Amino acid sequence: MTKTQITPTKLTHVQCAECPIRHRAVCARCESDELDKLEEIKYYRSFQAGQTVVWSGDRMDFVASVVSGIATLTQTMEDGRRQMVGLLLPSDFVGRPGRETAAYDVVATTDLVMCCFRKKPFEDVMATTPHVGQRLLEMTLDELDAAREWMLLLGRKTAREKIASLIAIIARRDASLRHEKSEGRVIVDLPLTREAMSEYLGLTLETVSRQISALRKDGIIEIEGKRHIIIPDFERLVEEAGDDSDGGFLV
Amino acid sequence: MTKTQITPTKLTHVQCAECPIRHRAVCARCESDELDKLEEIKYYRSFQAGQTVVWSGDRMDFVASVVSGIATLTQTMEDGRRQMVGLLLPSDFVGRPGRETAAYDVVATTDLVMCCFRKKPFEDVMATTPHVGQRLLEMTLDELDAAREWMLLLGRKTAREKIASLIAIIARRDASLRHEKSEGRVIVDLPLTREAMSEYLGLTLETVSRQISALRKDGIIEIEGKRHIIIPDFERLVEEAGDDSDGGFLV
DNA sequence: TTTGGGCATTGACCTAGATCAACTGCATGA
DNA sequence: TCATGCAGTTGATCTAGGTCAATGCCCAAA
Repeated sequence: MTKTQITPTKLTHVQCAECPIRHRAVCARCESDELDKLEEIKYYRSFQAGQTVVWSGDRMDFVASVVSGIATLTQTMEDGRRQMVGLLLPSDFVGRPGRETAAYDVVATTDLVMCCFRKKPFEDVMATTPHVGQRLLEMTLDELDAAREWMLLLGRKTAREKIASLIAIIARRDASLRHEKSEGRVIVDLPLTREAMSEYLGLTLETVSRQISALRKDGIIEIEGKRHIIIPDFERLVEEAGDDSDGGFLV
Repeated sequence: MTKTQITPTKLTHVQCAECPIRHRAVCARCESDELDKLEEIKYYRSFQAGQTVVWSGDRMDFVASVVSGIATLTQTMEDGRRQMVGLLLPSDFVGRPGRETAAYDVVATTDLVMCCFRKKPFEDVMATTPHVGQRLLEMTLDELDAAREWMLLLGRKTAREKIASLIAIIARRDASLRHEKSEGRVIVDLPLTREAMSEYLGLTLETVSRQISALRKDGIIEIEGKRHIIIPDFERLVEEAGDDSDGGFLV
């Protein structure tokens, strides 16, 4: 199991964190002159934890890729109810070619660095180099699958299943968060506060806290400090999550 | 009433129901030889109400467009809990270029006719005609937006708001369902059973039934028979839905 | 070394929606 | 004509998770 971390794919993934079309082992397909075009139009932006990158409805004239830190996509109702609809870890892409405005808030939940591309020139690159668009389509389809898995979670899972799912997903999602993995033992640092978790899961923060305590009492997880979680048996956690599929690529 | 249906956009929409890249007023961009390529590889399939078009996890070697009838995309857990994650009305597209297997069940909820394209040749067309891919990317981004709006509904809205949202969305979605519209008065035939609605909304069918009754008692809607709904004041319904945005394009 | 503020936990209680169950109204078909 | 059966409604009751409130913990600023 540990093996996966040092496969070429993972390496590629990590190496390419700054460029959206180099994501997830797509490098091999890129030719240097195409990359050059992207190099020319890219720039970096930093945000502090808590800062809002873009507000829902605002003009968003760039697409971007997370270099470091965590960002979230959040929907808000007038009365303040909030639902997180996306979680962006390093190397994840955000942006909507062909769209004027953002459809939801993009918030930095930790200090954040993004690699941005002004939208117009990026769209030009897309138009002239088909596989950039294809790659983007693939990524969007991935996100759509993830969103739909998440709909199952929001609509049908119990609070306990939701928490177990979230921990499992975060453990699976990003190599940098998975500190150890052997014999099913996994260690994760949650990158989210209890409140952020509750916004993600459609729960209150009290329920999140209670269910985490319950999973701890039942020996499914161990906790050190607030955020550092040891999963003694990953399979057992996955059972608690009630997952049908292996949840390969949630969010 | 019928007026909206004969605007150029609408006509395009309707005329193009059988071809995925002609959807939603995109025809203007298509050149005839590209369409010819698609003509060659297309074929039709019919399904009876209740039939499953594809099972989650099964091989899905085509992409398709709904010609008539209603299909739904549904996630299922081992213990039978079900969550609908997509609703396909005529002219909607389903399929995942670049994917081997279906990520969820596709079910015909009414008698259904689909216009299918074998996946491999369709992908070839995509590879050679960039704007087909671009169009598909746009559509996928629309779906993603819709899925994320839906996540807000599932995670944060009350039962009453969910029902009001669903009715509003169906009323907005498809011209063929909107029989009359003047002074905010709208008539809709729900294309779903109470059970299907409950699967969509993350509720039980009893709660759906109760909330529909409640909306009727409060004069938000009127009902004839089981499915025929009159909305005397569409704005009031939208208020009940708690929608922040104008909900332009929800699933 | 206090003080204050942000996170998290835990308890007591309450309510929206689930569950279980009875019943209606219609259509289908023997 | 009467069964059968499906879709929908409504009632009575139960409970998972929400709400409100108190408390603990840690760190950073005074």
